[in-house]
Order: sequence, then structure tokens, then C-alpha cells
Amino acid sequence: MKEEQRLFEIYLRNKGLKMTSARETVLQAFLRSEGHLSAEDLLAAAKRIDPGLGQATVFRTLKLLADAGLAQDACKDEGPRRYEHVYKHSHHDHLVCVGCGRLIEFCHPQIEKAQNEIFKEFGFRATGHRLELRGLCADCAKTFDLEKE
Amino acid sequence: MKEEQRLFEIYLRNKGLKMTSARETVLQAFLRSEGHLSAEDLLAAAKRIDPGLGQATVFRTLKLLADAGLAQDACKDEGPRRYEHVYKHSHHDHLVCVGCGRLIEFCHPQIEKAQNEIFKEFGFRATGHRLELRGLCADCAKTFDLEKE
DNA sequence: ACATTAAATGATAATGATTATCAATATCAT
DNA sequence: ATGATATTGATAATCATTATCATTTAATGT
Ligand SMILES: [Mn+2]
Ligand SMILES: [Mn+2]
Ligand SMILES: [Zn+2]
Ligand SMILES: [Zn+2]
Repeated sequence: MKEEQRLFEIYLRNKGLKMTSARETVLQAFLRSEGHLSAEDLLAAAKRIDPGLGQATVFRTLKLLADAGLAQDACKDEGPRRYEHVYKHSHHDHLVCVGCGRLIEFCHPQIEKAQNEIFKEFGFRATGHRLELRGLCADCAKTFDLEKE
Repeated sequence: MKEEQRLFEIYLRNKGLKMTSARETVLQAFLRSEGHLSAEDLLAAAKRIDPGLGQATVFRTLKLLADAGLAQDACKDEGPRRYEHVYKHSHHDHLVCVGCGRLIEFCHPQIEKAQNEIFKEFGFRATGHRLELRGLCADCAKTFDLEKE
């Protein structure tokens, strides 16, 4: 049994919630996935395991996974919310191409450090941050310049 | 006449769009406002000038203001999109208290510089970025600790 | 195993923000 | 002023997400 499943079970028990087959299905589907996926994506994946699974359960379970510290919502673009793995995945921020959607994950220790300074400066206790850089990747920049004339 | 109104007129003309009384109303309401405001907020303010104004027009005009470079959407929390002024307002990022919603605007030159390095490193042409720090302000942290026991 | 109790499920309706549609109206270059 | 075209406000539609609720299921104690 995967560590993440064990963690989820412990989380549920501590909250007085139940481990159910529907939740197991969603968890399995999530664990097999990678990248940034929406509730809709996850529903499709989970239905391949259990076609009778309800959509509401996916939304509900994703919230639980986030609360349990296994998932978090990734980039905050337009469109549906997207989740990514947290467990054994180190922190990173996102660089996205507004042309083609290409996505690069990066981590810049100096920026992380500077953020902590800001929290301290204003007397805040940090709970999280989100940094998203947007631009045109090399390919899209080229295309864009050509289109201009 | 305000500079921003002039800019908006030029923008509209260049796009083959028309300056209308509804757009003027929305622009006036926006110019008189400050901070981060939603379409709903702006509609309320604009209706004080012209009660007959339609809600759709506010959404439409906010998009135009953003495209014209006068407004941009600020923090990307939950809930409705919120816009803030751009013209003659220097760039900044946001530090928000997840407890009470308190909001601090800051700018950290080192972070800005580091971001440019990242764009360069991955061959991207920058078009924008969004940094949002979340935490508990001193007051809320205190309250939170007391509630814990 | 069985009963008890509370939580979970899936279908469906409801919500909230935003966008699309459209007939009527307003703008503006000529 | 005229005419082509953009805009308006009302309304319906959309999209992602939540709420509701009758039925099913899991956990716990016997
Ligand atoms: Mn990621
Ligand atoms: Mn701001
Ligand atoms: Zn690209
Ligand atoms: Zn606070």
C-alpha cells in the first residue's frame, strides 16, 4: 500500500471521516496522474476505475486531499481549478507561456528567501505564496514577431 | 479632462470603437474609486451616476479598460475578479492576511530582478507576473493561537 | 454476524460570476 | 442629416462549483 494512501487514511480517521471505496478510487486515480489536473480530468480518470463514480464526489475528495496535504491547487489561471501533487514533490513556482501554454516549474531560493523577509517585515506569519511568471516562450515569441508584419 | 479619459478615447479611436456615455460613466466611476474593486462594486458606483446603466456594460468596459492599460486584475483569490488602477500607479505585489483579509501592497526590487533572470534563463519574453503572499497578520496570528487552546 | 449510528454517495437542483444573444439605440465619419 | 456600424440593456446561456436529499455504506460495539 502506498504511503499516500496510508496518510489519507490517518487523516480521515483523525477527522472522524470514513475511508470509502469512492474515495479510494479517486485517490488511486490521483496517484496515477501527474502534472496539473482539473476535477474534470480526475473524474475521467477515476471513471475508468469505477464508471459509476459521481462527479460531486471528485470535487469533495479533491478538497479532502488538499486538506490532507496531498494535493494543492497549482496555477491560478483562467478556467477550472487545477491540482497538483504535494507529497514528496518539492515546492516550486510556475512559468507559463501565454502563447502555447507550455509550463515550466522552477524554484529560485533567493526569491523564497526574499519572501520570508517580507513576511517578517510586515509581522505576518507565512502560510503560503504563489508566484506565476507569464511570458512568451522562444517559439511563440518568434511566431508573434512574424505575425506583426 | 483627466489624462486617463484622454488615453481611453485614443485607445477607442485606434480600435475603431466609440466613446459612449455608458463608457464615460463607467470610466468616471472607476477613476473616482481606489483599491481593488469588483465589477459589482463598479456597477454600484456607476449606477449612482447613471441608474439605468446595465451590468453587462460594466463587464465589457472593464475589459476595455484593462486592454487600454488603465486597469488590471489585482489579486487572484477566490470570488469575483477584482481590478485596480494601473495608470500612474507603480507595479506592486500583494501580501494578504487569510484571517481578516487585510491587504498590503509591496514591491521588492530584488525579487523583480530575480524574476527577470528566470525569464532569461528559460528564453521567455516576459509579459507579466503575479506574486501573492498569504499569511496571518499579527492580530490574526494572536487570535489563532488563543483559539488553539 | 448484526444492529446502530453517523457519514458518504450520486443525481439533481441551485448558485455565482461571467459571457452570448439580440432587437433597439446611439455614435461618428462623411 | 445620413448611413454604416458599434453599443446598449435585458435576458438567456454557460461554466465551475456547491447545496440538497433520499438512499447506501462504513465504522463501532454487541
Ligand atoms: Mn506545478
Ligand atoms: Mn494592488
Ligand atoms: Zn509558447
Ligand atoms: Zn488578519
